[in-house]
Amino acid sequence: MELKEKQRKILDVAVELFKEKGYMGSSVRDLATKLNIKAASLYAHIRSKEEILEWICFGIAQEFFDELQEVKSTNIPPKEKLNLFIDKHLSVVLKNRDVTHIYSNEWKHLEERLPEFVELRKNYQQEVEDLISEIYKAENWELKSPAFTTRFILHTLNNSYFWFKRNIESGSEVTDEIRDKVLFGLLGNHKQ
Amino acid sequence: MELKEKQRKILDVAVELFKEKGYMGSSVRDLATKLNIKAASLYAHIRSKEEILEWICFGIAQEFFDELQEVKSTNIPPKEKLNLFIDKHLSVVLKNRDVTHIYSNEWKHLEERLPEFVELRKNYQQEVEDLISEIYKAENWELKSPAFTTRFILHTLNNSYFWFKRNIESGSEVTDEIRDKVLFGLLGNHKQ
DNA sequence: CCTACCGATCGGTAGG
DNA sequence: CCTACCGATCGGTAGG
Repeated sequence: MELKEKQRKILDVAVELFKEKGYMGSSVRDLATKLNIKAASLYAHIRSKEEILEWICFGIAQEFFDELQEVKSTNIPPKEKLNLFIDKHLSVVLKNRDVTHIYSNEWKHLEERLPEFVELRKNYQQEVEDLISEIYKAENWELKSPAFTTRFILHTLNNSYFWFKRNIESGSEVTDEIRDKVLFGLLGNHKQ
Repeated sequence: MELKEKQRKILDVAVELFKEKGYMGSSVRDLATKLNIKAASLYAHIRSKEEILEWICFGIAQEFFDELQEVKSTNIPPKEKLNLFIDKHLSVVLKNRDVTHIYSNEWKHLEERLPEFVELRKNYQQEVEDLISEIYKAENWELKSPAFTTRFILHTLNNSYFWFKRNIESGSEVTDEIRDKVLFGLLGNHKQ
């Protein structure tokens, strides 16, 4: 998936548009207007509207995969591994807020490559679940429902940008606060 | 907002449809087909497609408000109040999964009553924030960012149905697991 | 509840 | 990159 310069520009503008109006609420005419061209001219650069959604969903999915491989191949104690995964995942999410939002909420409008996407995401969740299980096992923690816990972690991280207002500090302060909430919840800090 | 029997039926079928295809991805013809009538016949019961979305968004918003008032007017210790709020809110969410999903993700497609909805939700969040602040203060807990914490709680509760598979047990086991995660996070149980 | 129909807009193609 | 245009579908109305 190598994008040419113009395609990247289209992608960037589309991300903004899809975030604001949703994929189904955005027309190719809306997109073209934002790019100061006519709708028909878009088709010199894209096969279809859906292709842009594919760029978004599969692109960020790849980033999540790469980041996971890095974490898995690092040789550190299990508990630090959980921290590293959260930090790295959060970093990708916070650098790609709008893309992550579309990945999370608009994937169902993929058609041609929908089965492929669902399979990809299933594999990713399984790999994260393996990592989590491994960590819990090494730490001798009880893991009631690995799948449940995995979904909780991923969903919480993927939607963390939601808790901020418009003007967001991208600093590590934010990451710390989120990691704290995920790991220790509301009362964890106070040791109940 | 008193709905007639037929309107309730339309609402129920629309909730299913909007959940599956999204509001913008659902046509009034899709909806009519599911109801075994013609699209034009719908308009004997509804003013517009948007009105159905209004029923969904404002209806569940009202339930959230009612539940919050109940919690506020109950005379119990602060910590139990937090628990009660989580339980009650979760109970409304789990009884109205699809409606909550639409409320959370499709509200932006309201047009006529969009400003009213945004205002309503802002007020609700403020009231929850007041409750949280009061509880933290009474318990002498540190509350770094009340708004942040409030959004974390609401978002986590509103999306809790996400962590389950298709076949969901509606028992209190689920509620317990979620409250545990929200209050204590991943590691809270282990007291780190 | 239906048939018949409206103007507007949709994603996309042809041809330059 | 444009103009010109396509068939399909959109939300909705008229009139019964």
